[in-house]
Amino acid sequence: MSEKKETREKQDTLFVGSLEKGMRVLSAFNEHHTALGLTDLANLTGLDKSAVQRLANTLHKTGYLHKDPESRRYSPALKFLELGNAYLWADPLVQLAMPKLIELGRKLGERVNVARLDGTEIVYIIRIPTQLTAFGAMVAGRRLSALTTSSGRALVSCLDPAARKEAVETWPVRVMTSKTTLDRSKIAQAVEEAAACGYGLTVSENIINEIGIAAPIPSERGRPVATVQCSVSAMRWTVDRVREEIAPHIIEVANSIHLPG
Amino acid sequence: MSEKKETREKQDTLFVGSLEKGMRVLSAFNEHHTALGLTDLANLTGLDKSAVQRLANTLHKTGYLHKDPESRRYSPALKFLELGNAYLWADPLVQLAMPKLIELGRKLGERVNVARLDGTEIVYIIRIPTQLTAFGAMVAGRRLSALTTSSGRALVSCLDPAARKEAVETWPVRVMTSKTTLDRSKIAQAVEEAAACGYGLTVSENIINEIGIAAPIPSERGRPVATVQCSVSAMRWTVDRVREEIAPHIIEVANSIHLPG
DNA sequence: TGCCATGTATCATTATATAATAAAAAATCC
DNA sequence: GGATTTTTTATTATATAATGATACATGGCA
Repeated sequence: MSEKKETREKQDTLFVGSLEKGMRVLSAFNEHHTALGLTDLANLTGLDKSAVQRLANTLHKTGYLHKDPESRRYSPALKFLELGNAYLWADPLVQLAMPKLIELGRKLGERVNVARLDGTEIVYIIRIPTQLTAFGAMVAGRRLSALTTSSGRALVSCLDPAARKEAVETWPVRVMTSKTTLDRSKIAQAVEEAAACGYGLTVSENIINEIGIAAPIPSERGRPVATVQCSVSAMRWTVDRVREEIAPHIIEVANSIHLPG
Repeated sequence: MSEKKETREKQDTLFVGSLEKGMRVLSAFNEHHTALGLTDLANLTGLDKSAVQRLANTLHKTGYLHKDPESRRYSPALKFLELGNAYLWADPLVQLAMPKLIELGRKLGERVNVARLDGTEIVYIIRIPTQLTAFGAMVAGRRLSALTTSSGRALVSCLDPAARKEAVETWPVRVMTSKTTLDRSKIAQAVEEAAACGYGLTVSENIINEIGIAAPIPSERGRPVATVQCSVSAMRWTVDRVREEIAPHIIEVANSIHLPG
Protein backbone atom coordinates (compact mmCIF):
# COMPACT_ATOMS: atom_id res chain seq x y z
CA MET A 1 0.00 0.00 0.00
CA SER A 2 2.80 2.40 -0.79
CA GLU A 3 3.65 1.85 -4.42
CA LYS A 4 1.30 3.95 -6.53
CA LYS A 5 1.56 7.51 -5.38
CA GLU A 6 3.51 8.85 -8.34
CA THR A 7 0.54 9.62 -10.61
CA ARG A 8 -0.01 13.00 -9.02
CA GLU A 9 2.82 14.00 -6.74
CA LYS A 10 2.14 17.20 -4.84
CA GLN A 11 -1.26 18.57 -5.65
CA ASP A 12 -2.95 15.70 -3.87
CA THR A 13 -4.82 17.21 -0.95
CA LEU A 14 -6.22 20.19 -2.81
CA PHE A 15 -7.08 18.31 -5.95
CA VAL A 16 -10.51 16.74 -6.23
CA GLY A 17 -10.19 13.79 -8.55
CA SER A 18 -13.91 13.25 -8.99
CA LEU A 19 -14.32 16.77 -10.27
CA GLU A 20 -11.49 16.37 -12.73
CA LYS A 21 -13.10 13.18 -14.00
CA GLY A 22 -16.43 14.92 -14.28
CA MET A 23 -14.84 17.63 -16.39
CA ARG A 24 -13.35 14.95 -18.59
CA VAL A 25 -16.89 13.75 -19.23
CA LEU A 26 -18.11 17.28 -19.97
CA SER A 27 -15.36 18.00 -22.45
CA ALA A 28 -15.89 14.73 -24.27
CA PHE A 29 -18.60 16.60 -26.13
CA ASN A 30 -17.48 18.67 -29.09
CA GLU A 31 -18.19 19.30 -32.74
CA HIS A 32 -17.60 15.64 -33.55
CA HIS A 33 -19.28 14.13 -30.53
CA THR A 34 -22.69 15.61 -29.95
CA ALA A 35 -24.52 12.69 -28.37
CA LEU A 36 -22.77 9.97 -26.44
CA GLY A 37 -23.77 6.79 -24.64
CA LEU A 38 -22.05 5.45 -21.57
CA THR A 39 -19.65 3.22 -23.46
CA ASP A 40 -18.72 6.03 -25.85
CA LEU A 41 -18.01 8.21 -22.86
CA ALA A 42 -15.96 5.51 -21.19
CA ASN A 43 -13.84 5.12 -24.31
CA LEU A 44 -13.39 8.84 -24.89
CA THR A 45 -12.54 9.73 -21.31
CA GLY A 46 -10.54 6.66 -20.41
CA LEU A 47 -12.69 6.18 -17.32
CA ASP A 48 -14.32 2.89 -16.49
CA LYS A 49 -17.95 2.02 -16.97
CA SER A 50 -19.03 2.58 -13.39
CA ALA A 51 -17.30 5.92 -13.04
CA VAL A 52 -18.83 7.23 -16.24
CA GLN A 53 -22.23 6.02 -15.14
CA ARG A 54 -22.07 7.96 -11.89
CA LEU A 55 -20.54 11.08 -13.37
CA ALA A 56 -22.91 11.29 -16.33
CA ASN A 57 -25.85 10.71 -14.06
CA THR A 58 -24.68 13.49 -11.80
CA LEU A 59 -24.29 15.89 -14.69
CA HIS A 60 -27.70 14.91 -15.91
CA LYS A 61 -29.34 15.49 -12.53
CA THR A 62 -27.64 18.87 -12.23
CA GLY A 63 -28.90 19.93 -15.64
CA TYR A 64 -25.68 19.96 -17.63
CA LEU A 65 -26.42 16.96 -19.76
CA HIS A 66 -29.61 16.19 -21.58
CA LYS A 67 -30.49 12.50 -21.65
CA ASP A 68 -32.55 11.25 -24.54
CA PRO A 69 -35.02 8.75 -23.10
CA GLU A 70 -35.16 6.89 -26.40
CA SER A 71 -31.52 6.35 -27.19
CA ARG A 72 -30.34 6.91 -23.60
CA ARG A 73 -27.54 8.98 -24.93
CA TYR A 74 -26.33 12.17 -23.34
CA SER A 75 -25.83 15.51 -25.03
CA PRO A 76 -24.90 19.03 -23.91
CA ALA A 77 -27.71 21.02 -22.32
CA LEU A 78 -28.30 24.76 -22.43
CA LYS A 79 -26.12 25.24 -19.36
CA PHE A 80 -23.14 24.67 -21.59
CA LEU A 81 -24.08 27.79 -23.48
CA GLU A 82 -24.45 29.76 -20.29
CA LEU A 83 -20.91 28.88 -19.34
CA GLY A 84 -19.82 30.22 -22.70
CA ASN A 85 -21.76 33.35 -21.94
CA ALA A 86 -19.92 33.70 -18.62
CA TYR A 87 -16.63 33.65 -20.47
CA LEU A 88 -17.70 36.40 -22.84
CA TRP A 89 -18.59 38.67 -19.95
CA ALA A 90 -15.30 37.93 -18.21
CA ASP A 91 -12.97 38.60 -21.13
CA PRO A 92 -12.34 42.36 -21.42
CA LEU A 93 -11.22 41.93 -25.00
CA VAL A 94 -14.65 40.73 -26.01
CA GLN A 95 -16.33 43.79 -24.60
CA LEU A 96 -13.82 46.16 -26.11
CA ALA A 97 -13.78 44.59 -29.53
CA MET A 98 -17.44 43.73 -30.01
CA PRO A 99 -18.73 47.16 -31.10
CA LYS A 100 -15.76 47.73 -33.37
CA LEU A 101 -16.26 44.34 -34.97
CA ILE A 102 -19.92 44.95 -35.63
CA GLU A 103 -19.04 48.22 -37.25
CA LEU A 104 -16.32 46.55 -39.29
CA GLY A 105 -18.66 43.77 -40.36
CA ARG A 106 -21.15 46.31 -41.63
CA LYS A 107 -18.50 48.24 -43.48
CA LEU A 108 -16.92 45.21 -45.17
CA GLY A 109 -20.07 43.16 -45.57
CA GLU A 110 -17.96 40.07 -44.80
CA ARG A 111 -17.45 37.75 -41.86
CA VAL A 112 -15.19 39.26 -39.24
CA ASN A 113 -13.88 37.59 -36.12
CA VAL A 114 -11.67 37.99 -33.08
CA ALA A 115 -9.44 35.07 -32.18
CA ARG A 116 -7.25 34.41 -29.17
CA LEU A 117 -4.12 32.33 -29.06
CA ASP A 118 -4.27 29.54 -26.49
CA GLY A 119 -1.21 27.35 -26.44
CA THR A 120 -0.60 26.14 -29.97
CA GLU A 121 -4.15 26.76 -31.10
CA ILE A 122 -6.39 29.71 -31.74
CA VAL A 123 -9.94 30.06 -30.46
CA TYR A 124 -12.51 32.33 -32.07
CA ILE A 125 -14.14 34.42 -29.37
CA ILE A 126 -16.19 36.85 -31.50
CA ARG A 127 -17.85 35.97 -34.78
CA ILE A 128 -19.90 38.34 -36.88
CA PRO A 129 -21.43 36.11 -39.53
CA THR A 130 -22.37 38.45 -42.34
CA GLN A 131 -22.08 35.86 -45.09
CA LEU A 132 -23.06 32.25 -45.28
CA THR A 133 -20.36 29.67 -44.85
CA ALA A 134 -19.55 26.39 -43.08
CA PHE A 135 -21.28 26.10 -39.73
CA GLY A 136 -18.01 25.75 -37.86
CA ALA A 137 -16.94 29.15 -39.11
CA MET A 138 -20.00 30.87 -37.67
CA VAL A 139 -19.90 29.90 -34.01
CA ALA A 140 -17.72 31.14 -31.18
CA GLY A 141 -15.50 28.77 -29.25
CA ARG A 142 -14.03 26.91 -32.14
CA ARG A 143 -10.43 25.79 -31.79
CA LEU A 144 -8.04 25.39 -34.73
CA SER A 145 -4.32 24.70 -35.10
CA ALA A 146 -2.66 28.10 -34.99
CA LEU A 147 -0.31 27.44 -37.88
CA THR A 148 -3.09 26.80 -40.36
CA THR A 149 -4.94 30.04 -39.61
CA SER A 150 -4.35 33.62 -40.60
CA SER A 151 -4.75 34.60 -36.92
CA GLY A 152 -2.22 32.07 -35.76
CA ARG A 153 0.30 33.10 -38.39
CA ALA A 154 -0.17 36.76 -37.54
CA LEU A 155 0.48 36.05 -33.87
CA VAL A 156 3.41 33.70 -34.40
CA SER A 157 4.97 36.34 -36.60
CA CYS A 158 5.07 38.61 -33.55
CA LEU A 159 7.15 36.21 -31.48
CA ASP A 160 10.89 36.72 -31.12
CA PRO A 161 12.92 34.77 -33.70
CA ALA A 162 13.72 31.81 -31.45
CA ALA A 163 10.15 31.27 -30.28
CA ARG A 164 8.89 31.83 -33.79
CA LYS A 165 11.21 29.15 -35.13
CA GLU A 166 10.14 26.70 -32.48
CA ALA A 167 6.47 27.38 -33.12
CA VAL A 168 6.78 26.90 -36.85
CA GLU A 169 8.71 23.68 -36.43
CA THR A 170 6.93 22.00 -33.56
CA TRP A 171 3.38 23.23 -33.12
CA PRO A 172 0.91 20.60 -34.25
CA VAL A 173 -1.05 20.98 -37.50
CA ARG A 174 -4.41 19.33 -37.93
CA VAL A 175 -5.38 18.66 -41.53
CA MET A 176 -8.65 20.36 -42.37
CA THR A 177 -8.77 20.36 -46.17
CA SER A 178 -6.80 18.99 -49.06
CA LYS A 179 -5.03 22.35 -49.17
CA THR A 180 -3.90 22.42 -45.56
CA THR A 181 -0.18 23.20 -45.53
CA LEU A 182 1.87 20.50 -43.84
CA ASP A 183 5.23 21.55 -45.24
CA ARG A 184 6.95 23.39 -42.38
CA SER A 185 9.14 25.40 -44.71
CA LYS A 186 6.07 26.75 -46.45
CA ILE A 187 4.57 27.62 -43.09
CA ALA A 188 7.80 29.37 -42.12
CA GLN A 189 7.57 31.36 -45.33
CA ALA A 190 3.99 32.37 -44.62
CA VAL A 191 4.94 33.49 -41.13
CA GLU A 192 7.85 35.55 -42.41
CA GLU A 193 5.54 37.17 -44.89
CA ALA A 194 3.11 37.94 -42.09
CA ALA A 195 5.94 39.52 -40.12
CA ALA A 196 6.80 41.65 -43.13
CA CYS A 197 3.38 42.97 -43.99
CA GLY A 198 1.78 43.04 -40.56
CA TYR A 199 -0.99 40.56 -41.17
CA GLY A 200 -1.43 36.82 -41.59
CA LEU A 201 -3.04 35.30 -44.65
CA THR A 202 -4.35 31.89 -45.61
CA VAL A 203 -6.11 30.40 -48.62
CA SER A 204 -8.20 27.24 -48.34
CA GLU A 205 -6.30 26.05 -45.27
CA ASN A 206 -9.33 25.31 -43.15
CA ILE A 207 -12.23 25.66 -45.55
CA ILE A 208 -11.92 25.24 -49.29
CA ASN A 209 -12.10 28.53 -51.16
CA GLU A 210 -11.85 30.57 -48.02
CA ILE A 211 -9.38 33.41 -47.81
CA GLY A 212 -8.47 34.46 -44.27
CA ILE A 213 -6.66 37.58 -43.19
CA ALA A 214 -5.77 38.61 -39.66
CA ALA A 215 -4.04 41.50 -37.94
CA PRO A 216 -2.61 41.28 -34.42
CA ILE A 217 -4.19 43.32 -31.67
CA PRO A 218 -1.31 45.09 -29.90
CA SER A 219 -0.88 44.42 -26.20
CA GLU A 220 0.09 47.17 -23.77
CA ARG A 221 3.13 45.21 -22.67
CA GLY A 222 4.13 41.83 -23.98
CA ARG A 223 3.34 40.13 -27.26
CA PRO A 224 -0.05 40.26 -28.92
CA VAL A 225 -2.37 37.42 -27.96
CA ALA A 226 -5.33 38.07 -30.23
CA THR A 227 -6.24 39.19 -33.73
CA VAL A 228 -8.93 40.87 -35.73
CA GLN A 229 -9.68 38.53 -38.58
CA CYS A 230 -11.75 38.53 -41.74
CA SER A 231 -12.79 35.58 -43.88
CA VAL A 232 -14.05 35.89 -47.43
CA SER A 233 -14.92 33.56 -50.25
CA ALA A 234 -12.37 33.04 -52.98
CA MET A 235 -15.30 32.91 -55.40
CA ARG A 236 -15.91 36.60 -54.87
CA TRP A 237 -12.45 37.82 -53.92
CA THR A 238 -8.85 37.53 -55.01
CA VAL A 239 -5.91 37.59 -52.66
CA ASP A 240 -4.76 40.83 -54.15
CA ARG A 241 -8.07 42.54 -53.60
CA VAL A 242 -8.15 41.26 -50.03
CA ARG A 243 -4.72 42.74 -49.42
CA GLU A 244 -5.75 46.04 -50.88
CA GLU A 245 -9.28 46.48 -49.65
CA ILE A 246 -9.52 44.51 -46.42
CA ALA A 247 -6.06 44.54 -44.86
CA PRO A 248 -6.03 48.28 -44.12
CA HIS A 249 -9.37 48.08 -42.35
CA ILE A 250 -8.62 45.14 -40.09
CA ILE A 251 -5.24 46.61 -39.20
CA GLU A 252 -6.87 49.88 -38.30
CA VAL A 253 -9.46 48.23 -36.12
CA ALA A 254 -6.90 45.96 -34.48
CA ASN A 255 -4.72 48.92 -33.61
CA SER A 256 -7.67 50.82 -32.22
CA ILE A 257 -8.20 48.20 -29.54
CA HIS A 258 -6.19 48.84 -26.41
CA LEU A 259 -6.51 45.96 -24.07
CA PRO A 260 -5.08 46.18 -20.57
CA GLY A 261 -2.33 43.75 -19.45
CA MET B 1 -25.62 8.51 12.66
CA SER B 2 -29.01 7.94 11.09
CA GLU B 3 -30.66 11.32 11.05
CA LYS B 4 -29.43 13.14 7.99
CA LYS B 5 -30.20 10.98 5.02
CA GLU B 6 -33.16 12.93 3.76
CA THR B 7 -31.25 15.53 1.78
CA ARG B 8 -30.98 13.23 -1.22
CA GLU B 9 -33.11 10.14 -0.88
CA LYS B 10 -32.59 7.73 -3.72
CA GLN B 11 -29.99 8.98 -6.09
CA ASP B 12 -27.26 8.44 -3.52
CA THR B 13 -25.01 5.79 -4.99
CA LEU B 14 -24.88 7.11 -8.52
CA PHE B 15 -24.57 10.72 -7.55
CA VAL B 16 -21.11 12.19 -7.14
CA GLY B 17 -21.37 15.02 -4.65
CA SER B 18 -17.96 16.47 -5.36
CA LEU B 19 -18.81 16.91 -8.99
CA GLU B 20 -22.06 18.64 -8.19
CA LYS B 21 -20.18 21.01 -5.90
CA GLY B 22 -17.62 21.64 -8.57
CA MET B 23 -20.38 22.57 -11.00
CA ARG B 24 -21.76 24.96 -8.41
CA VAL B 25 -18.39 26.69 -8.46
CA LEU B 26 -18.33 26.80 -12.27
CA SER B 27 -21.77 28.29 -12.53
CA ALA B 28 -21.04 30.94 -9.95
CA PHE B 29 -19.52 32.87 -12.83
CA ASN B 30 -21.93 34.86 -14.94
CA GLU B 31 -22.51 38.31 -16.36
CA HIS B 32 -22.43 39.83 -12.88
CA HIS B 33 -19.62 37.78 -11.45
CA THR B 34 -16.66 37.68 -13.77
CA ALA B 35 -13.77 37.37 -11.30
CA LEU B 36 -14.19 35.82 -7.89
CA GLY B 37 -11.96 35.15 -4.90
CA LEU B 38 -12.29 32.18 -2.61
CA THR B 39 -14.52 33.95 -0.11
CA ASP B 40 -16.78 35.27 -2.87
CA LEU B 41 -17.09 31.74 -4.20
CA ALA B 42 -17.81 30.36 -0.77
CA ASN B 43 -20.61 32.88 -0.29
CA LEU B 44 -22.11 32.39 -3.74
CA THR B 45 -22.05 28.61 -3.70
CA GLY B 46 -22.87 28.02 -0.07
CA LEU B 47 -19.85 25.77 0.26
CA ASP B 48 -17.26 26.21 2.95
CA LYS B 49 -13.84 27.76 2.58
CA SER B 50 -11.96 24.50 2.33
CA ALA B 51 -14.26 22.91 -0.20
CA VAL B 52 -14.12 25.97 -2.45
CA GLN B 53 -10.38 26.05 -2.12
CA ARG B 54 -10.02 22.49 -3.32
CA LEU B 55 -12.63 22.72 -6.06
CA ALA B 56 -11.38 26.01 -7.46
CA ASN B 57 -7.84 24.73 -7.41
CA THR B 58 -8.91 21.63 -9.29
CA LEU B 59 -10.71 23.67 -11.92
CA HIS B 60 -7.67 25.87 -12.22
CA LYS B 61 -5.31 22.94 -12.66
CA THR B 62 -7.58 21.42 -15.29
CA GLY B 63 -7.71 24.65 -17.25
CA TYR B 64 -11.27 25.75 -16.66
CA LEU B 65 -10.49 28.67 -14.42
CA HIS B 66 -7.91 31.32 -14.96
CA LYS B 67 -6.23 32.52 -11.77
CA ASP B 68 -4.88 36.03 -11.68
CA PRO B 69 -1.57 35.82 -9.83
CA GLU B 70 -1.96 39.41 -8.65
CA SER B 71 -5.42 39.43 -7.20
CA ARG B 72 -5.58 35.64 -6.77
CA ARG B 73 -9.08 35.74 -8.12
CA TYR B 74 -10.49 33.18 -10.49
CA SER B 75 -12.26 33.82 -13.77
CA PRO B 76 -13.62 31.69 -16.62
CA ALA B 77 -11.03 30.37 -19.06
CA LEU B 78 -11.42 29.68 -22.77
CA LYS B 79 -12.63 26.18 -22.05
CA PHE B 80 -15.92 27.70 -21.00
CA LEU B 81 -16.37 28.94 -24.52
CA GLU B 82 -15.54 25.54 -25.95
CA LEU B 83 -18.31 24.01 -23.92
CA GLY B 84 -20.65 26.59 -25.41
CA ASN B 85 -19.38 25.57 -28.81
CA ALA B 86 -20.16 21.93 -28.04
CA TYR B 87 -23.75 22.88 -27.32
CA LEU B 88 -24.12 24.70 -30.61
CA TRP B 89 -22.99 21.63 -32.52
CA ALA B 90 -25.32 19.41 -30.57
CA ASP B 91 -28.51 21.42 -31.01
CA PRO B 92 -30.05 20.64 -34.42
CA LEU B 93 -32.08 23.84 -34.26
CA VAL B 94 -28.91 25.90 -34.32
CA GLN B 95 -27.66 24.25 -37.47
CA LEU B 96 -31.00 24.50 -39.21
CA ALA B 97 -31.67 28.09 -38.29
CA MET B 98 -28.23 29.62 -38.63
CA PRO B 99 -28.18 30.13 -42.42
CA LYS B 100 -31.74 31.42 -42.46
CA LEU B 101 -30.93 33.85 -39.68
CA ILE B 102 -27.90 35.21 -41.44
CA GLU B 103 -29.97 35.74 -44.53
CA LEU B 104 -32.70 37.41 -42.49
CA GLY B 105 -30.19 39.64 -40.73
CA ARG B 106 -28.88 40.84 -44.05
CA LYS B 107 -32.33 41.48 -45.39
CA LEU B 108 -33.58 43.41 -42.38
CA GLY B 109 -30.30 45.04 -41.41
CA GLU B 110 -31.27 44.55 -37.79
CA ARG B 111 -30.33 42.21 -34.95
CA VAL B 112 -32.00 38.84 -35.28
CA ASN B 113 -31.90 35.98 -32.80
CA VAL B 114 -33.11 32.50 -32.05
CA ALA B 115 -34.20 31.83 -28.48
CA ARG B 116 -35.17 28.62 -26.72
CA LEU B 117 -37.54 28.26 -23.81
CA ASP B 118 -35.96 26.55 -20.81
CA GLY B 119 -38.25 26.26 -17.82
CA THR B 120 -39.58 29.73 -17.11
CA GLU B 121 -36.79 31.50 -18.92
CA ILE B 122 -35.62 31.92 -22.46
CA VAL B 123 -32.03 31.52 -23.62
CA TYR B 124 -30.68 33.10 -26.78
CA ILE B 125 -28.86 30.47 -28.78
CA ILE B 126 -28.17 32.36 -32.02
CA ARG B 127 -27.43 36.06 -32.26
CA ILE B 128 -26.71 37.96 -35.42
CA PRO B 129 -25.52 41.36 -34.20
CA THR B 130 -26.06 43.66 -37.15
CA GLN B 131 -26.53 46.79 -35.08
CA LEU B 132 -24.83 48.09 -31.99
CA THR B 133 -26.60 47.66 -28.70
CA ALA B 134 -26.02 46.61 -25.10
CA PHE B 135 -23.36 43.93 -24.80
CA GLY B 136 -25.75 41.48 -23.19
CA ALA B 137 -27.93 41.57 -26.27
CA MET B 138 -25.09 40.55 -28.54
CA VAL B 139 -23.83 37.31 -27.00
CA ALA B 140 -25.30 33.84 -27.06
CA GLY B 141 -26.22 32.05 -23.86
CA ARG B 142 -28.01 34.88 -22.15
CA ARG B 143 -30.97 33.92 -19.98
CA LEU B 144 -33.96 36.20 -19.38
CA SER B 145 -37.33 35.81 -17.70
CA ALA B 146 -39.65 34.48 -20.37
CA LEU B 147 -42.53 36.79 -19.53
CA THR B 148 -40.53 39.96 -20.15
CA THR B 149 -39.38 38.93 -23.61
CA SER B 150 -41.08 38.84 -26.97
CA SER B 151 -39.86 35.27 -27.41
CA GLY B 152 -41.24 34.15 -24.10
CA ARG B 153 -44.59 35.77 -24.77
CA ALA B 154 -44.79 34.21 -28.20
CA LEU B 155 -44.14 30.77 -26.75
CA VAL B 156 -46.42 31.14 -23.76
CA SER B 157 -49.18 32.20 -26.13
CA CYS B 158 -48.89 28.76 -27.74
CA LEU B 159 -49.61 26.89 -24.54
CA ASP B 160 -53.07 25.53 -23.85
CA PRO B 161 -55.25 27.93 -21.83
CA ALA B 162 -54.62 26.31 -18.43
CA ALA B 163 -50.84 26.20 -18.80
CA ARG B 164 -50.88 29.68 -20.26
CA LYS B 165 -52.77 31.01 -17.29
CA GLU B 166 -50.41 29.37 -14.86
CA ALA B 167 -47.36 30.69 -16.70
CA VAL B 168 -48.64 34.24 -16.76
CA GLU B 169 -49.54 34.16 -13.08
CA THR B 170 -46.62 32.29 -11.56
CA TRP B 171 -43.50 32.41 -13.71
CA PRO B 172 -40.94 34.71 -12.13
CA VAL B 173 -40.18 38.13 -13.60
CA ARG B 174 -36.81 39.75 -13.11
CA VAL B 175 -36.85 43.54 -13.37
CA MET B 176 -34.45 44.70 -16.07
CA THR B 177 -35.48 48.31 -16.71
CA SER B 178 -37.85 50.89 -15.30
CA LYS B 179 -40.30 49.77 -17.97
CA THR B 180 -40.30 46.07 -17.11
CA THR B 181 -43.91 44.96 -16.74
CA LEU B 182 -44.66 43.51 -13.32
CA ASP B 183 -48.44 43.78 -13.54
CA ARG B 184 -49.60 40.25 -14.29
CA SER B 185 -52.80 41.41 -15.92
CA LYS B 186 -50.81 43.47 -18.37
CA ILE B 187 -48.62 40.48 -19.08
CA ALA B 188 -51.75 38.37 -19.65
CA GLN B 189 -52.97 40.97 -22.09
CA ALA B 190 -49.68 40.94 -23.99
CA VAL B 191 -49.78 37.14 -24.19
CA GLU B 192 -53.36 37.17 -25.49
CA GLU B 193 -52.33 39.67 -28.08
CA ALA B 194 -49.45 37.42 -29.07
CA ALA B 195 -51.86 34.52 -29.42
CA ALA B 196 -54.06 36.64 -31.64
CA CYS B 197 -51.47 37.95 -34.04
CA GLY B 198 -48.98 35.09 -34.03
CA TYR B 199 -45.99 36.93 -32.62
CA GLY B 200 -44.81 38.30 -29.29
CA LEU B 201 -43.89 41.94 -28.84
CA THR B 202 -42.14 43.96 -26.15
CA VAL B 203 -41.07 47.57 -25.77
CA SER B 204 -38.29 48.58 -23.35
CA GLU B 205 -38.84 45.52 -21.19
CA ASN B 206 -35.24 44.43 -21.05
CA ILE B 207 -33.35 47.29 -22.63
CA ILE B 208 -34.66 50.83 -22.76
CA ASN B 209 -35.83 51.86 -26.22
CA GLU B 210 -35.61 48.35 -27.53
CA ILE B 211 -38.51 46.88 -29.45
CA GLY B 212 -38.56 43.09 -29.58
CA ILE B 213 -40.65 40.91 -31.81
CA ALA B 214 -40.67 37.12 -31.94
CA ALA B 215 -42.45 34.38 -33.89
CA PRO B 216 -42.67 30.78 -32.68
CA ILE B 217 -40.88 28.08 -34.62
CA PRO B 218 -43.43 25.32 -35.15
CA SER B 219 -42.59 21.89 -33.79
CA GLU B 220 -43.41 18.70 -35.69
CA ARG B 221 -45.43 17.42 -32.81
CA GLY B 222 -45.89 19.22 -29.51
CA ARG B 223 -45.79 22.90 -28.67
CA PRO B 224 -43.14 25.25 -30.07
CA VAL B 225 -40.06 25.58 -27.92
CA ALA B 226 -38.15 28.26 -29.77
CA THR B 227 -38.60 31.50 -31.67
CA VAL B 228 -37.11 33.63 -34.36
CA GLN B 229 -36.71 37.06 -32.85
CA CYS B 230 -35.75 40.54 -33.97
CA SER B 231 -34.71 43.50 -31.85
CA VAL B 232 -34.68 47.06 -33.10
CA SER B 233 -34.13 50.49 -31.62
CA ALA B 234 -37.21 52.57 -30.85
CA MET B 235 -35.18 55.57 -31.94
CA ARG B 236 -35.33 54.35 -35.52
CA TRP B 237 -38.53 52.34 -35.49
CA THR B 238 -42.11 52.56 -34.32
CA VAL B 239 -44.14 49.61 -33.11
CA ASP B 240 -46.44 50.00 -36.11
CA ARG B 241 -43.62 49.86 -38.59
CA VAL B 242 -42.18 46.83 -36.81
CA ARG B 243 -45.54 45.08 -37.11
CA GLU B 244 -45.80 45.90 -40.77
CA GLU B 245 -42.29 45.49 -42.01
CA ILE B 246 -40.63 42.99 -39.71
CA ALA B 247 -43.37 40.67 -38.47
CA PRO B 248 -44.05 39.06 -41.85
CA HIS B 249 -40.41 38.26 -42.37
CA ILE B 250 -39.73 36.65 -39.01
CA ILE B 251 -42.93 34.64 -39.26
CA GLU B 252 -41.95 33.41 -42.67
CA VAL B 253 -38.50 32.38 -41.52
CA ALA B 254 -39.84 30.76 -38.37
CA ASN B 255 -42.30 28.72 -40.38
CA SER B 256 -39.60 27.65 -42.80
CA ILE B 257 -37.70 25.89 -40.04
CA HIS B 258 -38.78 22.30 -39.55
CA LEU B 259 -37.09 20.86 -36.55
CA PRO B 260 -37.40 17.18 -35.75
CA GLY B 261 -39.04 16.12 -32.49
C1' DT C 1 3.44 50.14 11.24
C1' DG C 2 0.12 47.02 12.82
C1' DC C 3 -4.42 45.06 11.98
C1' DC C 4 -7.96 42.51 9.58
C1' DA C 5 -9.49 40.14 5.76
C1' DT C 6 -8.27 36.77 2.54
C1' DG C 7 -5.75 33.09 0.84
C1' DT C 8 -2.72 28.83 1.77
C1' DA C 9 -1.31 24.64 3.98
C1' DT C 10 -1.85 20.57 7.13
C1' DC C 11 -4.16 16.50 9.09
C1' DA C 12 -7.06 13.03 11.53
C1' DT C 13 -11.55 11.14 10.72
C1' DT C 14 -15.13 9.19 8.19
C1' DA C 15 -18.06 9.79 4.84
C1' DT C 16 -17.90 9.08 0.02
C1' DA C 17 -16.64 7.45 -4.24
C1' DT C 18 -14.92 3.26 -6.10
C1' DA C 19 -14.73 -0.99 -9.16
C1' DA C 20 -16.42 -5.53 -9.35
C1' DT C 21 -20.39 -7.91 -10.22
C1' DA C 22 -25.13 -9.09 -11.22
C1' DA C 23 -29.53 -8.07 -13.48
C1' DA C 24 -32.19 -5.96 -17.04
C1' DA C 25 -32.97 -4.06 -21.33
C1' DA C 26 -31.82 -3.07 -26.22
C1' DA C 27 -29.63 -3.88 -30.29
C1' DT C 28 -27.71 -7.12 -33.60
C1' DC C 29 -27.43 -11.08 -36.16
C1' DC C 30 -28.47 -15.26 -38.48
C1' DG D 1 -38.25 -14.31 -34.95
C1' DG D 2 -35.61 -16.15 -31.42
C1' DA D 3 -30.86 -16.39 -29.56
C1' DT D 4 -26.56 -13.87 -28.72
C1' DT D 5 -24.08 -9.94 -27.94
C1' DT D 6 -23.77 -5.34 -26.42
C1' DT D 7 -25.15 -1.63 -23.60
C1' DT D 8 -27.34 0.23 -19.66
C1' DT D 9 -28.98 -0.01 -14.82
C1' DA D 10 -28.69 -1.44 -10.13
C1' DT D 11 -26.27 -3.30 -5.91
C1' DT D 12 -22.61 -3.92 -2.49
C1' DA D 13 -18.23 -4.39 0.38
C1' DT D 14 -14.06 -1.96 0.68
C1' DA D 15 -10.68 1.49 1.16
C1' DT D 16 -9.57 5.43 -1.06
C1' DA D 17 -10.16 10.10 -1.30
C1' DA D 18 -12.80 14.10 0.04
C1' DT D 19 -13.92 16.54 4.22
C1' DG D 20 -13.89 20.64 7.42
C1' DA D 21 -11.59 22.26 11.47
C1' DT D 22 -7.55 24.42 12.48
C1' DA D 23 -3.26 26.81 12.16
C1' DC D 24 -0.19 29.58 9.30
C1' DA D 25 1.00 33.05 5.79
C1' DT D 26 0.19 36.92 3.05
C1' DG D 27 -1.47 41.14 1.28
C1' DG D 28 -4.42 45.24 1.62
C1' DC D 29 -5.56 49.14 4.15
C1' DA D 30 -5.82 52.68 7.73
